[in-house]
Amino acid sequence: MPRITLPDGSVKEFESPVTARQVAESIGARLAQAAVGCRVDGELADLGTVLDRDCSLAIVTEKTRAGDPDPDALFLLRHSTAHVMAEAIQRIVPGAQLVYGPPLDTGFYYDIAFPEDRPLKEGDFEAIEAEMARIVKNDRPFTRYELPVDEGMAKLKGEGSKYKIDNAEQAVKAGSDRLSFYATGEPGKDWEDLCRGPHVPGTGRIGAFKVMSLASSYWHGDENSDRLTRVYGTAFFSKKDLDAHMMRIEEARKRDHRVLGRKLQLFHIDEQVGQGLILWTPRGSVIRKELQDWIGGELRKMGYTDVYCPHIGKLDLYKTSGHFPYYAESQFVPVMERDFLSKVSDEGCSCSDLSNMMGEGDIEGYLLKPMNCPHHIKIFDSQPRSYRDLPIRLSEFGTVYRWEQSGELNGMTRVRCFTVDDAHLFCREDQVGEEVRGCLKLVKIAFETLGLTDFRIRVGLRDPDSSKYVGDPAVWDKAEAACREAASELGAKVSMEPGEAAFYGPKIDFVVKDVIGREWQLGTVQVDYNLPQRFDLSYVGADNQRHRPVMIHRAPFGSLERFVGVLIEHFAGAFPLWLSPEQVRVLPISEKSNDYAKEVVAKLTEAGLRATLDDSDNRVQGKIKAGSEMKIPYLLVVGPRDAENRAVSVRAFGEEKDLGQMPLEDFVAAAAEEHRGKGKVTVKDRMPAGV
RNA sequence: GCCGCUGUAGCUCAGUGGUAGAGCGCACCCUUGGUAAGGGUGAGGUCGCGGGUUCAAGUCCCGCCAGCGGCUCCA
Repeated sequence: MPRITLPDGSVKEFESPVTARQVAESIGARLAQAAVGCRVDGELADLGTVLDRDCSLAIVTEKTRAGDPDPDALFLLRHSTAHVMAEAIQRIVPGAQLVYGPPLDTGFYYDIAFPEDRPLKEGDFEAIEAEMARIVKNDRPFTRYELPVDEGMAKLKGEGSKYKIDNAEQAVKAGSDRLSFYATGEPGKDWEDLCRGPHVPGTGRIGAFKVMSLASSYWHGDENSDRLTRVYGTAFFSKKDLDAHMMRIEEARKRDHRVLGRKLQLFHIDEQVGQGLILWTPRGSVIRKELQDWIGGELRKMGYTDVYCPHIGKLDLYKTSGHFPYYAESQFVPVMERDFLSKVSDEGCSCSDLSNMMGEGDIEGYLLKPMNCPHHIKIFDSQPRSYRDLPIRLSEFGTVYRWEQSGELNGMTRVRCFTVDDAHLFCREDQVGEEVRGCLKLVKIAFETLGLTDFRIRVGLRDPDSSKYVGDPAVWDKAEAACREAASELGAKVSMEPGEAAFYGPKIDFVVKDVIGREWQLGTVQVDYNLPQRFDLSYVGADNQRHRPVMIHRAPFGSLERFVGVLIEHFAGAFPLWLSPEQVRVLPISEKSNDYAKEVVAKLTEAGLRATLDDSDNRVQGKIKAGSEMKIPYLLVVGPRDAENRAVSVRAFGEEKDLGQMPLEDFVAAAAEEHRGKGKVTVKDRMPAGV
């Protein structure tokens, strides 16, 4: 006698076990028609699930009752489409062995092992999609059946699929006492797959799908294991939704900082200079310099002092800090002294000997610095320190070098040389809380000024069961409490993540969501008990005893390269006035107005604005098009009508129409104010009424 | 680093065994104009690099370099 509670709280009682589909039918034919699955006690399940005891049931349809697309419905759809794609691929490439095919937020993939002599190519997509379309058109039902473990294993062994056997073994290990299979159609007759489900009722529900791309993966993510081909696809209930998805991808591509970086001439990567090495062009450098000057000003207010350090240091320094040879693989190969090289070569040292010595850290030379902290520590340690001197806050836009794997490099966001807006704070234990709070405040100001208001905070705490952490547990407790408290004071989403601390101390990471919803880890604040110990740092306390200072590493932007890369995408290249490489471009209507236009440019430049003149022989329309494509905040059209009134006709980026005429002096004042105030008040706010 | 794809003019791309192309950009000329491209002419390429096959290679094969999509990694 199952009693079934529906989402509205009503209860339906049945004489005997029923399927979710039957319940849906009892509610209404249209609901049953629209149903793609259900949630039984909150758990996503097939529509054909038999309900034989009391439970809560929600019927899943394409859209939630509020009218939004239901993520569960898409999950079912994509999981099902993965089966259809796998069937199509196996038909086209006999011998292809299926591994694992889960749904994703934006689609799904299927990892497949292809025969060596028949890899999958992008050219196969058309045939796969055609085959998929056929399967969808047949509207075959997804039919679940279960077997006891031994029978199911016997079946899989008979089919000889080592990957599916492995999946089944994992399921058993996780506690399953039965194995479930899904036939796309009739079991024993149609294509089927070991799968825990659930699925939509039939292939006919798949409204629109697309095979997207190929990638490679490893079995179990292990690079020493089998190499698999990952086939990505996506599916939606309607063609319209798929089209919208493709549009979004296209939009994201237009925002891509690598595409915009070229188009807007912000940075350049040159083959001959090297992979992952960013050349900041004049335009990009404006953005970087504005950011540096601004954050530098904030730091001065907060009691930081600037330091400058070389880009290299002796290997011994990094042996003390622990970076070498432990992280040797992610560093550039050390720079060796001539004398050292000739000495070891005289001793008969071979290349492989040298390589081994390097692995052991047993060589002499210099390292391109992978981090700034050791240099800053040496500055701290260059003179005796009293407790009265603390905290000492040393800041530097410090350039570091890391040997990222070539496949990891990506535009400005993953590079081999980058500049950290770094600082190291040396303080007493009792000052940690306040210093951390100060760092967080700075990060918050930075993000909010740039409109990166959607961010969350991850507080990495130590794993209480692990012994890998340095320092006194009681001190850790205090530092963790300080981080936790400071983070929660910020009023953003905070998550505590035990086990995510660095081995040397707890850390706070800022994860920013950009305007298209992608998350980026940018700013970070880390408490460090390790390096002060390794370098035996001390200060003299009020008790005239030596005490160990605590270090805080912090970088609100992270790296300038990554930060600017993210900003390019965040603003889609349309930077706010104060960051714009070219803030105002003056467009004379014809040559006759060139003189006045030059005067306008001069006035703007005098006011500290970055202004240029477009005196090409294009017509105004052409100049506007060109200026708009460069995403310049203000285009000033000037013709005889403006010259006569000593005025300018203002066109702001993103506005469909021009804002109208404004006296030149007023525009200069308003733009200068917008620049200084970082956009708090804009020129538009100062336009005469009626705009 | 691994797998797959790609590499042709400054940019975006067409050309798949037989004399290197287009659009945009650039230069010059005409046009002197009022809010997202007026018209014309022209310059510009060892087809990523190195080998090979062929009477003939941008095109086919091999190696390398770089970019892209992933995987793995990220102090």
